[in-house]
Amino acid sequence: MSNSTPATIEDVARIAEVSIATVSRAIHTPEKVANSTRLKVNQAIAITGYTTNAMARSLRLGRSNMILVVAPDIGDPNFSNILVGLENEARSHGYGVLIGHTQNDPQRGLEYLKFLNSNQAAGLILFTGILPFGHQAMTARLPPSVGVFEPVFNGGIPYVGVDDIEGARKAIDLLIAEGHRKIAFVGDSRTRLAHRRRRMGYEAGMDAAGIGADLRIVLEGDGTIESGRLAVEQLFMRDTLPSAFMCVNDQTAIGVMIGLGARGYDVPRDFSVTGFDDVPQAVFTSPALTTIRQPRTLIGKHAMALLLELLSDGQPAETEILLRPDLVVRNSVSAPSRAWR
Amino acid sequence: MSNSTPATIEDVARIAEVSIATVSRAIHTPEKVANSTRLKVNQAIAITGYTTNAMARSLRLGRSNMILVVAPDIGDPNFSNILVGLENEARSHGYGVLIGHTQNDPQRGLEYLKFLNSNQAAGLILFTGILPFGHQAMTARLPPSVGVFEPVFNGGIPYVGVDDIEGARKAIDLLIAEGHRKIAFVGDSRTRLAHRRRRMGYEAGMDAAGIGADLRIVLEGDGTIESGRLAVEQLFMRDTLPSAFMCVNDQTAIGVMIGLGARGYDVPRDFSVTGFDDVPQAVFTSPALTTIRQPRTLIGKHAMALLLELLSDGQPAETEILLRPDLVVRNSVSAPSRAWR
DNA sequence: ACGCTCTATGTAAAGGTTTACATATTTGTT
DNA sequence: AACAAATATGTAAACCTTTACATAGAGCGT
Repeated sequence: MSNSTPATIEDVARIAEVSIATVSRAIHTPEKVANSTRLKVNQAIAITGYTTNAMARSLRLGRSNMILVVAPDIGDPNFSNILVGLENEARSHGYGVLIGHTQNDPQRGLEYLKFLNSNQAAGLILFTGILPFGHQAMTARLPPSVGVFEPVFNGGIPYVGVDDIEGARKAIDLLIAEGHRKIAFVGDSRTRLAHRRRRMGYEAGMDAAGIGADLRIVLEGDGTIESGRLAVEQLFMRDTLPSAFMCVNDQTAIGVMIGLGARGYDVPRDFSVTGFDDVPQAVFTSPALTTIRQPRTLIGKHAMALLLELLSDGQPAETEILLRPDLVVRNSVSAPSRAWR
Repeated sequence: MSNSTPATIEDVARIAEVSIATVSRAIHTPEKVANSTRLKVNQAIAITGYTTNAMARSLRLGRSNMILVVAPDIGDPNFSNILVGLENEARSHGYGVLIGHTQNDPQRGLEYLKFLNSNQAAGLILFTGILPFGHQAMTARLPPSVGVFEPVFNGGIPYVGVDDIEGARKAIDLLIAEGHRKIAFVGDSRTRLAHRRRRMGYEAGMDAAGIGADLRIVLEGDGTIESGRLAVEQLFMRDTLPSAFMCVNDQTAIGVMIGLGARGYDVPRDFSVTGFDDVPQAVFTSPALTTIRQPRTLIGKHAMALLLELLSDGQPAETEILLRPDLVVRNSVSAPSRAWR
């Protein structure tokens, strides 16, 4: 039972008194096997504790049962819930999930490319909008792939994301509805589509409310807590303060609140702040952050479903799936302070 | 070059005008191949873009080049840095890392057991102290394994962790040095050795300072932010307040600070708080949390090194590696307020 | 010039699986 | 009752690699 060497299909065949072909069929295409035989095989499998040797199977089939997920940083608070969605969907279709993270290091990216080339993954889920593999990727044979959050640069790869423009609209509309007019947007200057789209949502909302360029302030950070804090400092230097900050993501918003707190201001009494993403900490900031929720588990589920479709059909049903982000109202937004009214 | 089907060792052999055996040797044992031949082979490899088919190699060798890492929750802020250490070490020895998370679901654990049984991983890194596989694991053939943070229940598996007792001592000693006497320990009642050891450190520190049982308060939570908040509430109910809270981990400490803040108290003026782990957020709480740092990347590095040793030697050099945790002083600790002096 | 050792290379088997094809058995049709 | 068709099973090849063993050639001491 707990032998030193694992049972093979031959062991099962011997005990069930059939050929190995029949065992294989009993497992994968049971309808092609007589009931009585299937029973014998199942018993033999139970006795031996047989599990298919995945290496041999993948070798024979020419493809593995693993999906590679590459993210720039798996510590990203956005990541883990998406992964849950990805994994559940994959597992329920007999696939396993392999996680890689590049830390934005091209060298690491290359290692994953080699990994893919050695046929160890049947498909690829890419978190970065940019293929992390440098230009080699252009010529390389990539397996069926799906992007998460944004399209992959060389096109042809479908992706699943969130409607960032709509999400940003929900944030800006809330601020405007509360009575804010002079609203700063603290952005992320890295070239990610999601960030640009959030900015577009901001502009569109301001447009719709008829708020002119003179009341708009746009600051570019890099999406970190520190860059949020810095944005606030800049504004105090320039002495052109808005009554509200709409931030490109929660990290930035946290930084903004820290910066405001350090200067002795109270959120939301003195300034309102919104984030984007609804990372787990957003509940625990003080005040709790009003933000836009990404349906993370759902994103993962859809991305994997799309990939599995690709793996079986070869053709993507859709090339873009945008999910609806929701406004989560907590305590970082209120009407502007009297100074503004 | 970017053909539809990847190059095999035979393609290389044909172009280099040698046998496939020579190609294999040129790759894995170059010293056994004549210089001129090696050159030809390398050129052929460059031309074809050949990469070893990992499935075939693993099948032939009887072991894969992947290490499975199983954690209860990869979203745990402690996890990602350890993973960096694990990955770097593995990669530099030609191994890849596969990540699994069980979410404490026995069903998931079983899936990973099946995965291991199908020979898809050469080794196992286990984050939970308890084998997540239920009792089947007792009889199952597990590959060489290493635990992280604490020993695996059925013994015989070496592990890498941190000296929790020493770490806890550093926290409690700091509080005592600041002048605190009545110090509450907010623990985690789940049966993890690390938690028990932190409590032991607390008791040892109180003993060493000659502080009697009447000044000790021990509360059991479950390591979450919410349980920290609840602990504070309980204390206010009972009306037996300490001047400082030593928390079993950072999450709990954050909860304690939130609870204290909600009641209008200031940390560290009214109460001091310490955490354990130094999770990334600890810098951004207000006040920034004084805590005990786990050398996470190092833990990962050591754990993987130990596993690789196991894989080659078969014998563990050591069965327990405990790293030294460091005190990180930030702003959540000060001398007790006047009421206590 | 002979035989011995050493080095470089080739041949072929093995690893566990899936599946096309061949064969044997059963069922159904007339 | 005979034959065709359908069903069930077996045989053997293929997937790609590594490596034990065989072989051939070179170098060297006598």
